[in-house]
Amino acid sequence: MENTREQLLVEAERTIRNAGVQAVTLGGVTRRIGKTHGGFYGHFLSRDAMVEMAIERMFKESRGKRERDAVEAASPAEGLVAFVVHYVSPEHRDDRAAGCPLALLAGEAPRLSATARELYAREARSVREFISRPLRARGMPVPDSVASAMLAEMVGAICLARAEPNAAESAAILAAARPALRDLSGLRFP
Amino acid sequence: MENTREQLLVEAERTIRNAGVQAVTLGGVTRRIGKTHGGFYGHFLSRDAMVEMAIERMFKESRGKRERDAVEAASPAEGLVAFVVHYVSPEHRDDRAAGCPLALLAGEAPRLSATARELYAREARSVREFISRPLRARGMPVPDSVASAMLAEMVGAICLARAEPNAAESAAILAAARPALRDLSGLRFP
DNA sequence: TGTACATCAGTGAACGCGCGTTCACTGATGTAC
DNA sequence: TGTACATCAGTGAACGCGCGTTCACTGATGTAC
Repeated sequence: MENTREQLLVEAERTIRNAGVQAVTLGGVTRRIGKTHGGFYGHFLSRDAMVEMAIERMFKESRGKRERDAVEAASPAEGLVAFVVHYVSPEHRDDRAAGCPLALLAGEAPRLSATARELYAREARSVREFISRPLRARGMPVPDSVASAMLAEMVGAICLARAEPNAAESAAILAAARPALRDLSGLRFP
Repeated sequence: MENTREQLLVEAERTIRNAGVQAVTLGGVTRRIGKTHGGFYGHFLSRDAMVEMAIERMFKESRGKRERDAVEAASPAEGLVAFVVHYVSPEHRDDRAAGCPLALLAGEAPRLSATARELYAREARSVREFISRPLRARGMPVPDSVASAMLAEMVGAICLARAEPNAAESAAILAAARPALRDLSGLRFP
């Protein structure tokens, strides 16, 4: 069944998001979808191949969501503001299941396979373009540079907020990122 | 010998810095200092205890280096500028052996032990204070918030630069962080 | 409609390996006399 | 100065476990006649 393969990928992705790449084990993933580990190699060449495809899936979903939200936005600038404001929100911090893979994999990326690193880099480029486009349209002088700095601020803030055990301090990290992103982008923030 | 214990901690720290916490194995660490794994428990209660102490060591070193550099600086503001400029430099990106633990552990922090997370949080607080002090002295309105945003920018930039396989793009990420940090801090950058 | 057979996703036992941990032992060192 | 003994850091074999991977087998399903 093609369905089993899909279930394995979904479960592998969930494991990566919640516990990191090294937490993906054949026994764990197959057990959690209600199967035994023996049949695994009917679906993938190896554990690493599944991990790579699960990472590819993560990025594809993230990009799809970003594009869908962009279509719904009243304007590119408003779409960007909504994206940025949600990115540094407590909801995004707590939502590992649908959160941005760039932040979730930030620490592990240097140790991923070359293919996975390429996927990571491509996604990062895609997000930077998504940010810079409205900035360029508004006549900002160096939109690429600003977009890069904004992405760094967003990824850094969400990573640090996730690391912080104290709830109030964690919220403060996210709250501090907002005015910084407003100033960097020159956009009106709600 | 107390020296062996120290060697184990140094080697464990190096492993964490270069390959992450899960890469610390008793066999590997003891072999690399030229010993066998059997004697390990004469020095530590468990692998996890050693990992925790190695992480504590990382933070202690980082703090010590920061304070030593601060003493040498001509003024607090100049010390801060030097710190920030070095943080987002290619040298710091490539120097995992002495690099900032906040960036190195950013991805793993949420999965560390409660004690290690506390150490992480304390170090983050210490760095934020180190940044905010000169800003407050110069009369900046919300120095804590700005310091938090600057740390997020620095950690995010270095993590993304390390993840990026393309050298030119990686350098561009760091280069873009500098003017953003200049604008956020209101300081003169070289 | 009923029987015989092919297909193939999934099962479960087995493999070699490295892990963290334990423990009886070794052998160099320093002290006591 | 030389011998007997205590100390104790380090050794190496062993343990149970979970890992990724392999493979002979099962059993439900669909097709052929």
